[in-house]
Amino acid sequence: MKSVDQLTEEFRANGLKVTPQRQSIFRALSGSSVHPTAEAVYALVSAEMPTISLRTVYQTLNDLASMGELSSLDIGSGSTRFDPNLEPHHHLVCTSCGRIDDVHTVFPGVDLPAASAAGFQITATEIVFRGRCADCASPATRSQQPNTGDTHA
Amino acid sequence: MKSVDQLTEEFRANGLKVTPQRQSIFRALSGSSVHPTAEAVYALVSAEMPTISLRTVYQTLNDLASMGELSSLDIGSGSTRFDPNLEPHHHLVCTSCGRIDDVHTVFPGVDLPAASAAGFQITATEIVFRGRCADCASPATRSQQPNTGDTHA
DNA sequence: TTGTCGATCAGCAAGAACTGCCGATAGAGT
DNA sequence: ACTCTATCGGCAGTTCTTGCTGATCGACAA
Repeated sequence: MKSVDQLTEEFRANGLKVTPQRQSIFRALSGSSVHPTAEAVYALVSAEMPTISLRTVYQTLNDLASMGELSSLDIGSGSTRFDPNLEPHHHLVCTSCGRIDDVHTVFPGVDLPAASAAGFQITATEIVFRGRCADCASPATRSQQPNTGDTHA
Repeated sequence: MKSVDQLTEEFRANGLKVTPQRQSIFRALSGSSVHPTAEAVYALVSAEMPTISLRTVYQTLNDLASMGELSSLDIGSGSTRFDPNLEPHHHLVCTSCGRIDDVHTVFPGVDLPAASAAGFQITATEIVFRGRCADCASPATRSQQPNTGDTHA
């Protein structure tokens, strides 16, 4: 995703103010390529700004998403995850702990023949690989509980 | 999906009773290859059995899913959809009206290189094509509202 | 520097989708 | 015929997300 400075510019250009809360959310997102839930972002930001409300986090996340600086994923885990990675890519989801990895492999063959498209105008192709991640698949007893969004990508 | 008779056998084999409610749900599902929500199944079954409870529909749908006679889809539309089609296939989702079509095309190239799998043991690969269906894309003003589960597949 | 208007806050509630609980009754299968 | 399961109504709880309100804070422009 873009840098904090770029996001600052972009918010101003859209007439949105760049508040400390929003800056903190920007930093939380631009750090690494995770796929946090809103709650996870809230937890991160709360550490340095304890009075921020969950409401504000949702608000800013949605602002970012509608500006196209973020995409939201729904991979069936109940809660929406936010993906700061703007490049086209796919996902690898652990069915056991909920961890999500990015897959940057390009699959050239995945185009729908016109015959199958039935008049659809396709705008996006998402591939989700599901399985068990190394931690969950290993015999050693590790974290088997669904985590809360800090996916190690 | 299997025939109503086969499902009846299978339920009995699992020690589950074949009640009129369940039979009606079987019929509602085995008709065509739609991807109904639980509410949609409820609506269908209610037509011929007005006293059935939504609770029972969820129950039976989950029974079928855990017996592997049905798979549940979460395409980010809020509610779970149930897919009676057991063959491996992919989906075409209209971002405008929520319609879901099946895609039976096989994509041979879609295997994740070991390098990208990061220790994941992949058990399923789902491809979702998103776009606008013919009805929603056409200039003529048609149904633009999200429908309730009666996807024409 | 000052003023304005947007952002944030707390806190509560609603909404959707789904599941749990209960006692009572109907009915499937043996 | 009998037993045990399924279903019923009906309500409440859960989780995730958004709406509302009025007051205050502060970013940004004049």
